[in-house]
Amino acid sequence: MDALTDDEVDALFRALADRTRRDIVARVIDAEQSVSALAERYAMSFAAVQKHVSVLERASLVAKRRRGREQIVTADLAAVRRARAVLDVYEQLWRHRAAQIDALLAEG
Amino acid sequence: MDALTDDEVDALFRALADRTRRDIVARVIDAEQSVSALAERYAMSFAAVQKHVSVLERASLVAKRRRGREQIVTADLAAVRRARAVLDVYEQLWRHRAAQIDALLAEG
DNA sequence: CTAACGTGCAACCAAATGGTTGTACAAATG
DNA sequence: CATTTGTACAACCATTTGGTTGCACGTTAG
Repeated sequence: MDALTDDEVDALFRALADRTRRDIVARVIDAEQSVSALAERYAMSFAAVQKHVSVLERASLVAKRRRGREQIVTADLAAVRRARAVLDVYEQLWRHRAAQIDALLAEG
Repeated sequence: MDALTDDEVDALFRALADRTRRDIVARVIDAEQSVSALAERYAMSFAAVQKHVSVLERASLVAKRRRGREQIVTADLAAVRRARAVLDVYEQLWRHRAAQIDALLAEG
């Protein structure tokens, strides 16, 4: 569980901060599919979807695998879990602070 | 647990997609503090930090409370948990797909 | 009262984002 | 072979983002 760099966390959350990209992630979790198959589902150009997939790829949320002339997009849930781990740190900080407050109250 | 709108999820993840804002969240979880106290910690203008706090506020990750001339920034962990819940949906989809594959294999 | 402090906000700027169209090329199809 | 399909990539554009400075205004301290 090597720590993520700030850049990697930036890329992760930025990739998740777009509804089209979140939808793409959901779709490829459900069933891996080509970029063009994905593009058919959205009211935007193929190139736009291609860019979204590229953003997801740089965030490691998806990977691409070539199959003939198609590029198959697959989900990588490890990145989702890394994002969750970042949020869990906040939860930990929260509990730590709560514990400190309790300690202070008990002491006083 | 009313469902979040796409806009709200967008705002949540976008707010988290910046290291300064993530650091601000961590700091105010540890101890609530004024905007100017926060601003002292960063190599940028007060106005810049003010804007970051504003982004976090619109994402409900923090709240501001006035104390005299100061504006005290406090963490709202509920938003962190909402973000986690979004990620959990992906995990659920993943398990659902895995279960489907298992069922297919068992059937065959 | 005067000065300093903390904030709010507007104007401005460079860079990134999310979209477009057009071109090029490799792979599959007829 | 010629055509269609799927992809890659560049150029371009409008909007958003992340920063700046400057100014106004209420609040606290001397």
